[in-house]
Amino acid sequence: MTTAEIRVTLPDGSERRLPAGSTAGDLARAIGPGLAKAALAARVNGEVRDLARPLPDGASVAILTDKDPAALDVLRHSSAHVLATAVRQLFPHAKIGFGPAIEDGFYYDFEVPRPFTPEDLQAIEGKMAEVVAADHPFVREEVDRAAAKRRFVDDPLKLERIDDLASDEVISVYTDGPFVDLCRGPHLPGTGRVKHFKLLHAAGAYWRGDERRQMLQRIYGTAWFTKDDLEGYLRRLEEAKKRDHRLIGKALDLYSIQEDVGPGMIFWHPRGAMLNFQLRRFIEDIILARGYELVYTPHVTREQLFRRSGHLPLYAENQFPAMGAGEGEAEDVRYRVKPMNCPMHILVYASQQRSYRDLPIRLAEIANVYRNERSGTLHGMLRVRGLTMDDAHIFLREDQIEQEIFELLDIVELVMGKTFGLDYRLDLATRPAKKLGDDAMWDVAERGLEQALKRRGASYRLDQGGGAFYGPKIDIKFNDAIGREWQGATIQLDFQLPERFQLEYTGADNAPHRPVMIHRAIFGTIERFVGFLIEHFAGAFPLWLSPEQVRVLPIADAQLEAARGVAAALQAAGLRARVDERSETLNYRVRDGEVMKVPYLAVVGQREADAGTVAVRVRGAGKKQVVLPLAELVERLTEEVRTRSLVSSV
RNA sequence: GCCACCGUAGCUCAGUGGUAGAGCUCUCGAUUCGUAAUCGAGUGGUCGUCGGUUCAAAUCCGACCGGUGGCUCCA
Repeated sequence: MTTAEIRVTLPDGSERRLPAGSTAGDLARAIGPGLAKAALAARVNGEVRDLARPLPDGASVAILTDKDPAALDVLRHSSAHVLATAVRQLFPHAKIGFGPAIEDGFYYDFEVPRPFTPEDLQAIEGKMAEVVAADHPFVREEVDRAAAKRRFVDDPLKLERIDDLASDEVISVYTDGPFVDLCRGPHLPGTGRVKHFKLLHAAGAYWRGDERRQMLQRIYGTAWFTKDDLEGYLRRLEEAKKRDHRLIGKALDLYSIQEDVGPGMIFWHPRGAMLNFQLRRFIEDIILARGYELVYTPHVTREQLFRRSGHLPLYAENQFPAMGAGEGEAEDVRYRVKPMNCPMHILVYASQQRSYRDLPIRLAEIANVYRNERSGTLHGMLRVRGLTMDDAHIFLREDQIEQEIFELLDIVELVMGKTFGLDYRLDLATRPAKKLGDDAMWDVAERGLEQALKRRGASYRLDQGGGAFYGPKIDIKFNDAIGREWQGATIQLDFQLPERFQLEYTGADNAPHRPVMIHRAIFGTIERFVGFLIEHFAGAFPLWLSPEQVRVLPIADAQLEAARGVAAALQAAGLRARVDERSETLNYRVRDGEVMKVPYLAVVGQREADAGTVAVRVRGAGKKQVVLPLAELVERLTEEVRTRSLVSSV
């Protein structure tokens, strides 16, 4: 039998015949010179591969150009190799780790005697340009294990990786000019295709992400197909910096962190405190209307409570150390600040006998808890040690799980989607390998979560094995305006704590039963949520949230009394308004109001004072003002607040 | 916690071995102004802390505290 020809199917469904042994690159050339020039890689039977690899007979093949998102990953991975090529030339003794493509860029890990300096990065970037100019082809070879080990005899990290490869795995190495790497690929045809890149920063990173292993030096970079894309990306990074809640938080006097008190502890200044207060009111109104009951519980407890809950051995690392026994107390009575509220709420549940008719019982508390987070993880308001959870624990029967989750998802949508207009994603995290409780229980729980998600028509990502050891959960993640992902709300089922605390309710059969418990937070924590909102709105909060809603500006002192009257009328309607009485020019005061992101500046000159109107300047709208009778302004703004509108009503 | 970098007035920053600076903020005075910074004057810092080197340290070295970017961990 001769196999002089192979047939492949193109994305448009057409078939092409090629000589046996033809590569994807050959196919591109056969189709046309334009495509041959633009071709970067190929998708063969769904898998992205090098152009230089021979095509199997009967394959469906798509030639990838820079228009294809998958090609970006190939570019970035190849950029990582270019980086390593350059580093090896400048630092011949650098041991190489991993160098993958990541979102928006790539990195490569090196083991070097001393960390890279900013000057090193510059030199490396220069050397990379030479590697690109040389346009070394990326050459793939498949080798056996022994050959691979010989190739990387001087690279212990690669040797370790080889040892971890499954016995049936194909081992491939890629060469570009002087550099050889153990790598699955795929790559661009040559280093010359890496044109628009920039090294961003260097940082330490544990080998294989394991903090017990040595720390490697990681270099991060970004790479794009066009100059515009690269510049656009760098511009976005700059924009992101301007939205940083730590900068805006300072500029708008929202909060501070004081070294005297300690890292990760938020001081809510009056303006920030108003955001906090409004969010509390908002969420409390919502949950009180949905059958929740508020509780308040102590911040400090005998240590034994967390021993019983099982937290202490596991969670001690994240708890502040115990406080000693008080005067006259037994030596062994030690106290802990609480890092979470669940055991407290459980004690409220357990304080009396419960009937199946009472369930679900929903105990909510917006509570401050303290967690001794590792110092390196702290980050503005987004990661703190003193945190305010909008916490609740729901005690319910197994048959109520689906409906309760359904209602929780409804609250999430009401808050995140309807009120703030946020895009968020749902992750369903299922049973991990190390788990407590029998499979039947997990089946019920996971099915309940899944059914609820389906019933809501919500799209969600399955995080197989990502659940907590005590139960599956739904995590709500959202992207901020600049694309970073955060975890906010979380809905966790728990079979463990009811067990440990021997919780019971009396069923219709007059026998004791064990309830299931749901831990849930909608904002997650007020700190993180406010930090996120600051960045999302870049400090320009919707009216209902704005710490200062209206600033009244008399044009001159002659209108001071009229301005005070306007402010008083607004205040009487429940709006947060004040008069800027400073003896500064109008320009100065307008600028200050804009800089402070006050939604409305109500200018009162003689014309307005005489007519009983105000000239309203809308935040961000520039000179374009709207003159309204005072009563109408009050009406519009109170309505804007009532509806929690995201757009101006003026 | 680990790696690197950073820490000067309330804020943003200049000052690299020889007597601590600017702008803004704040206070006072003048100005009373029609939509993004009016003019003048003044207050304000043992240069993160402690120790070391030096005739001399904001500047060089060390430790600690705090911050930034990553890693690990996580709401």
